[in-house]
Amino acid sequence: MLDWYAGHARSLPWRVPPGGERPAGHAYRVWLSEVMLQQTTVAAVRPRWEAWVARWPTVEDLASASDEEIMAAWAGLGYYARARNLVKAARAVAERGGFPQSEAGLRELPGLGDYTAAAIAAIAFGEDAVPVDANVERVVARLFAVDEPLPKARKAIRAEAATIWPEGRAGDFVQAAMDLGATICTARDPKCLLCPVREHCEGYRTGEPERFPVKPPRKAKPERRGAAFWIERDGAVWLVRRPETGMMGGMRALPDDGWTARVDGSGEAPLDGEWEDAGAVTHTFTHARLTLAVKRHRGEGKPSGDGEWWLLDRLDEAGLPTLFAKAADRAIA
DNA sequence: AAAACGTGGTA
DNA sequence: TTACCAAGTTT
Repeated sequence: MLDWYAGHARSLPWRVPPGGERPAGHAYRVWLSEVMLQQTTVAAVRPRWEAWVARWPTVEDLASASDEEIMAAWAGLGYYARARNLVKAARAVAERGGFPQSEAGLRELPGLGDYTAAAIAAIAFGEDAVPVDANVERVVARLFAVDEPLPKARKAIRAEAATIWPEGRAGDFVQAAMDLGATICTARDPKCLLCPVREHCEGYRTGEPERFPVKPPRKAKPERRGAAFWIERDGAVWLVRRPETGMMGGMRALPDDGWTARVDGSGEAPLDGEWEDAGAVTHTFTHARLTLAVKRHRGEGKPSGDGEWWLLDRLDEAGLPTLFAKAADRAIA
């Protein structure tokens, strides 16, 4: 694996080449990449990571930024709890004068679970940690032909992973396993003929490596309906901030009718008067599918409650989550 | 322990 | 179009 990695490592902006020296501030860059990459593809992360480190080159810079700026900068990346935790973690790190250097210390920071703490410990600090992400999980499940279905199999997979982890090379090894998982040992249509560890792979021997890891069937997504309200006056639109908890918590948004993933909206508008029908947008979340009607108001009156008039010329800077960016496009069209 | 939590890409 | 998948964490 390590030999293969030396010749096949992907070139990624947050990564030090195999065997390379770690520069000062590396932990910040690795941490940011790991958090952005949680349930998110490399293709989506790469440009956002570049822009982020250009704007906030160090963890201290990030700790000094406002919540509002940071949440807006995360817009479109999804799983917004990551951004809320990122702010808290950055401030905790700046306060204590640097990142904790151990897996256990890192695990205490908000937003760092078992995987991410282990990954940073291994990649940024050279600790002998065993980070098990979806790639490692898949590679190991195939190597050992683990028949037990997820998530029950996690314990066994973690234990098998530990048996093949090389001492002193955990950082390179986990990155090798992730590159192997991303390019060769892929979820669908694995390229076993190119695999450097094929001879050791029990899954390959079964003839059906793609069967591993065994996954349970998914549940159906509920269909939800709701409405969002576009209130426009003199080249500005009324935006609100969503509550800290729940979907898209802490993000700027259009006012809505109270829909959630569990319940349809009331249809009730935040303002009396004439509402135009601006059509609808559909959006699929992890756990629900939403059809959002967009209603437009260009009359008189100010909506009740907190909010702000946002200039339409600068709407792209508002940091709207994708759902509301779609709704805005619909309202403007 | 199961469910909540976004989004974009691919087949 | 539907279904699945992607460097998971929190409650």
